[in-house]
Amino acid sequence: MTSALVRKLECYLPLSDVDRAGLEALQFKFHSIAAKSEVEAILPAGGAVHQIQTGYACRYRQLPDGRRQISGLMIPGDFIDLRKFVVTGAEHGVFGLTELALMGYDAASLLRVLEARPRSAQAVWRALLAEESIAQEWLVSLGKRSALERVAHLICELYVRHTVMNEGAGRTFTLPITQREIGDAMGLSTVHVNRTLRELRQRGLAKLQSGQMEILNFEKLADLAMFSPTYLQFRNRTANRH
Amino acid sequence: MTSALVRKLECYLPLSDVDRAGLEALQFKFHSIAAKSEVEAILPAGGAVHQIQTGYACRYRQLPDGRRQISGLMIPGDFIDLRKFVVTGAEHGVFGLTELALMGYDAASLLRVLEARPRSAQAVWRALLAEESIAQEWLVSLGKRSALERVAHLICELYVRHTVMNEGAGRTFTLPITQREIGDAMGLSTVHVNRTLRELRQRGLAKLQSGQMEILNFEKLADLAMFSPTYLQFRNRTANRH
DNA sequence: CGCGTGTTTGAAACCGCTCAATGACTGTGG
DNA sequence: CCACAGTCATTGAGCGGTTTCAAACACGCG
Repeated sequence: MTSALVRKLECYLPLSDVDRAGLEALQFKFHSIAAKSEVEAILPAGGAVHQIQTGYACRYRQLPDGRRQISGLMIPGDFIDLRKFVVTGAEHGVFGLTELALMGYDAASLLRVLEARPRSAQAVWRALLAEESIAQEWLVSLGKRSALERVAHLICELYVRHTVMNEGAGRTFTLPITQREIGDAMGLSTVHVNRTLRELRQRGLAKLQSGQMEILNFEKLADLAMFSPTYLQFRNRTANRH
Repeated sequence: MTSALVRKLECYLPLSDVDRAGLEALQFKFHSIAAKSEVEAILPAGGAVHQIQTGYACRYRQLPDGRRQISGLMIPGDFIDLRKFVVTGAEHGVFGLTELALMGYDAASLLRVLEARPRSAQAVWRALLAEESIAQEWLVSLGKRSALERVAHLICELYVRHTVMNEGAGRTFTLPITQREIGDAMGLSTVHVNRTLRELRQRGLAKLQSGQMEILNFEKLADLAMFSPTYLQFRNRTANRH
């Protein structure tokens, strides 16, 4: 059975057996973090890269007057602090949407592996780039897409990300997120998120119910959102075929 | 006289004489590009990193239905394709707002210098990180700031960036950008950008006239925008003291 | 049971958009 | 030199998408 680390990286770049072996030899520590809590405050500061085993988290920034902007959603398999591994430019916090089970890789050991295996290093770069690329796409959403398009686009994004990590698990996936959090991510009020989700449901496109997102018609949903999965940087485009 | 490359990188990290010498020994080619044109279409593809000597440009993404989202503004001294130097994940175009004079550094030669001088390499990372960090801040603006706050914040950002690159050239700086372009960047209609600029003028905060932005009251402007320059990653915080 | 959290819906207000028209400026061709 | 077209800035009027305020409802939990 391949490790979560290898599984994640191979979403971006196929690895050789030697690459895989190097990564799988890495030790890691488990961390368990209660739901709705500040992740950074609990984790040992620096020196490690953490990957989500189970649970959901978000990156966010808080304005001085209390407004909160969520700038990224992290699902199982994602790294939550890859950026800090590269440079120490914090600026944002990480918040657990659910209870989290994390795997923490020692940064120094990881670095050694990456220096020995350039292809593994490239895969990590890709993973980081994909994050930035998603943020870029959110920028487009917030700037140019309507509420309906924004939420539809977010659903498409998460659907593809789930599908790629889980190798196509059907048209329903776990999404334990409140409407308030969707609003904080997409720049909408909670109330309007509610109405928007209702509209998507009534149009027969997607349905969110008790933490489960059901895709009713991916083609129409992607069409409405002007969603094109290439920006996610996945090498494997199976998710592209709805 | 120090080269533009060194001057830019030293905004992020102080360099040693050896670092500087290595960078200044780099050859570069000049490129001149007409105003209002697609930069990528003209530049020799790949293999080079370009820095703006004079002129202004923007990074943007176009949606299939024609809507355009500007995701970054580049001013003299900035690199326009640093990201592509790291990974080939295009997705966005570069557009010259004015006529551009570019310096093109050969990517392979630059890479050699950076491998020999880790501190220079780190400065380049910082420059790239700063770009991402600005995009992140725009995400916050688009998601959570009002039109007035957004435009005010953009003005603060550009003011500080100008000040740092030009070592504090006073409270007026060149900003040859149309109101339509401000709108495409901040997710506002042209008409509303106009009204917003009028409001800022009437409040005695900032004034944009024939391509010159004049800061009338930086403190109040920054306060309105909830602007805090740390995200720009500059080591030199003189711009912080208004 | 009562409480807290999250969802749902209605009504009214508002911010920002669209449509439309005018004026200022610039470059172009006659 | 003037007429013309094109781009950009400016302003008014009206519409509409989204927000805010408010209240009810559903659900899980101690």
